[in-house]
Amino acid sequence: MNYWLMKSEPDTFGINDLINRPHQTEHWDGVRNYQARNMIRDEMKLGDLVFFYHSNCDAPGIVGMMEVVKEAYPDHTAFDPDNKHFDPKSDPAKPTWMMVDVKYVRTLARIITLAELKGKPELAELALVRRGNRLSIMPVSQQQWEFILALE
DNA sequence: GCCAACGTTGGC
DNA sequence: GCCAACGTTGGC
Repeated sequence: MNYWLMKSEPDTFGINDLINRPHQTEHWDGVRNYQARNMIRDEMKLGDLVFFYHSNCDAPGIVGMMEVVKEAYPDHTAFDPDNKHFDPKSDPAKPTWMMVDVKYVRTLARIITLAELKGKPELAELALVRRGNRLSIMPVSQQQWEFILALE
């Protein structure tokens, strides 16, 4: 089983929005970065656990946990001219962008903030805390996952 | 709101 | 294939 971290802006789609979806499940659309796409397409598997990270907000940090409940399939928002993430170059016959479905697992007892994570030597290799990192989806090792949860 | 860092685009 | 310009991300 693999572990992941995915970012979302709470003003757009926060963890409470996921809770309020039918079956507490939603497709994770809008990823338009090839490196992130490759991870979605090739590596995210049913049952993988994912940290829900709130970005671009007052207190950026990990707020909860979710589970992959459907593996990669075409991100239909890329074909919708009215969608913010429309990509005119993506051919529906050969989709460029993929997404998975995720289901809410639980909210953490507290927000584990980016500021806190940055100070931990155990997390020095975590992409999130590395300089200039902008990936919206990144792998988390089992050791990193357990270390972070122990901070809760 | 600022701006550093990064990915993508497109001229050449 | 190089690289400058541009747009976006996202912390602060």
